[in-house]
Amino acid sequence: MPNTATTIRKSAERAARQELILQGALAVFKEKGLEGAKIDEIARVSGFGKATLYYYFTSKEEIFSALLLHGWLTLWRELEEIAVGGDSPRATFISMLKKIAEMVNTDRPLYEFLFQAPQSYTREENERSEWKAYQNRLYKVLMELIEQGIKQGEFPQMEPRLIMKAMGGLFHGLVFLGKDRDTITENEIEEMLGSLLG
Amino acid sequence: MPNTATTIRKSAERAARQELILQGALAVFKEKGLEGAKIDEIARVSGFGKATLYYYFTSKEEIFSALLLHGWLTLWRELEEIAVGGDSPRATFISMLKKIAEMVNTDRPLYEFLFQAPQSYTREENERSEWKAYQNRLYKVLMELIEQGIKQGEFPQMEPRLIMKAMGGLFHGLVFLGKDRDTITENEIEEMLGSLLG
DNA sequence: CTAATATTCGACCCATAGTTCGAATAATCG
DNA sequence: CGATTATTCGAACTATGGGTCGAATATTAG
Repeated sequence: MPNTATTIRKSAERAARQELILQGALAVFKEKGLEGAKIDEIARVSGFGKATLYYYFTSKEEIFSALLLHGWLTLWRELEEIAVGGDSPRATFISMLKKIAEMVNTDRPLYEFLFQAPQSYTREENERSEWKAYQNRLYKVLMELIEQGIKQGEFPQMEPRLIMKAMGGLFHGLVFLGKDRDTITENEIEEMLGSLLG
Repeated sequence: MPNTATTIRKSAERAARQELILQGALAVFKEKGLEGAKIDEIARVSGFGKATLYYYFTSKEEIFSALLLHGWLTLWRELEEIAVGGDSPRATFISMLKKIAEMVNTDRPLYEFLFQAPQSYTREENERSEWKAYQNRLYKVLMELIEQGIKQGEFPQMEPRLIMKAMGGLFHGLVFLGKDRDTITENEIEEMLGSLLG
C-alpha cells in the first residue's frame, strides 16, 4: 500500500522532471529547428539519458505536442480574462494583441516556437492535437471581435477575414520579423494597429 | 570531336530535364514540407529514376537550392525594372509589393515555397547560398526606399526597420496567411498599405 | 533489513532515406 | 557499322536517428 503523501511528492517530482525535459527540448528545437532536433541532443541538454526521456514521454512527437500545449495553455489563460472583460470589440482586440506581445517579451524562445513551429510542421497528425484546440479558440475569439467591431463601426467595413489576415500579419511582422530580436513596445503596436484600423 | 549543334541541343535537353526535376521537387516540397520530401518521391513525381536525379544534381540540398535560386532570380528580374524606374520612393515601394503579389498569383506553390521555406530551413549552410543574395538584395532595396521615403516625408517618421517589419508582416499576412488561398487583389493591397502609411 | 517498485541509462535494434554502383540501354561520332 | 560517350535506373550500401531492452541503482513499503 503506497503512502499518500509520498505519492503526491513523487507525482510532483515527475512533473518537475517533465518540465526539465521540455525546457531542454525547447532549447534544441529553437536552435536546430524541428526536424533538426535529435532526441539524443535533447537528452544531453536536459541532462537525462535518452531512455529516460522515453520513460516520461512516449515519443518525440509527444514531447513536441506537450511543449506546444504548455505554451498555448499558458497564453490562453492570460487572454481569456481580457476576452471576457466586456470592453468594446476594438479595445478588447487591441488589448489581446498587446497582451500577446507582452507574453512574447517574457519568454521569446517559447513563443517564437509556438508561432513558427506549427506552420512548418502542421501535418495531419497534429491537426487534431490538443494544443491546436487552443490555437483555434484564440483565432475564433479574435475573428468574432473583428466581426462585432465591424457591425459597431469600430473597424473598417471590409471582409472580416481580410482584416484578420492584415492584423495577424502586421502583428506577426512587428513581433517576430527580423534578425534583431529587440523587444517591441506596446506603444508601437498600438500605434501601428491604430493607423491600420483608421 | 563533338558536333556543335548537337552539343547545344544536348545542353538544352539537359536543362529541360533539370526543369522537370525541379518542377516535381516543388510539388513534393509543397505537399510534404522540406524534410518530409523524400528523394524517392521526387523521382517518382518527376518521372525519373532515383539515380538519374543524382546524374543531374549532386544532392538533395542542391535541388532545394536550385529551386530557390530559380524562384528568386525570376522574381528579382521582374522587380529590378520597377526599382530603377525612377518613381518616388513610396510609389516604387508600393509598385514592388504589388508586383510581388501579382507574381505570387501566377505561381502560388513556387512563391509560397520561396517565402516560407527559408525560415524553416535557414541554417548556416545556405546562409551563403546563391539565392540568399537575391533575397538580401530585395530586402535592401525595399529598406532604402523606406529610408528615402521617410526623408521626403512620404512615410511616417518612424524607425525604418519598424516600418519594414510592419509592411513586410502586413504584406505577408495578406498574401499568404489563411487556409483559403484566395488570390488577393492589387486594390486590397494598395488600400491596406496606404492606410498603414497614412 | 528485505521485497517490491520506481527510475535511470548505455547499448542495441531496425526502419528510413540519402547516396553510390554497375550494368544496361540509347545516342553520337568517325 | 563498331567504338565511344551520354543517359537511365534498380539494387545495394551506409549513416542517421527514433525507439526498445535489460540490467543496474535508488527509493519506498512492511
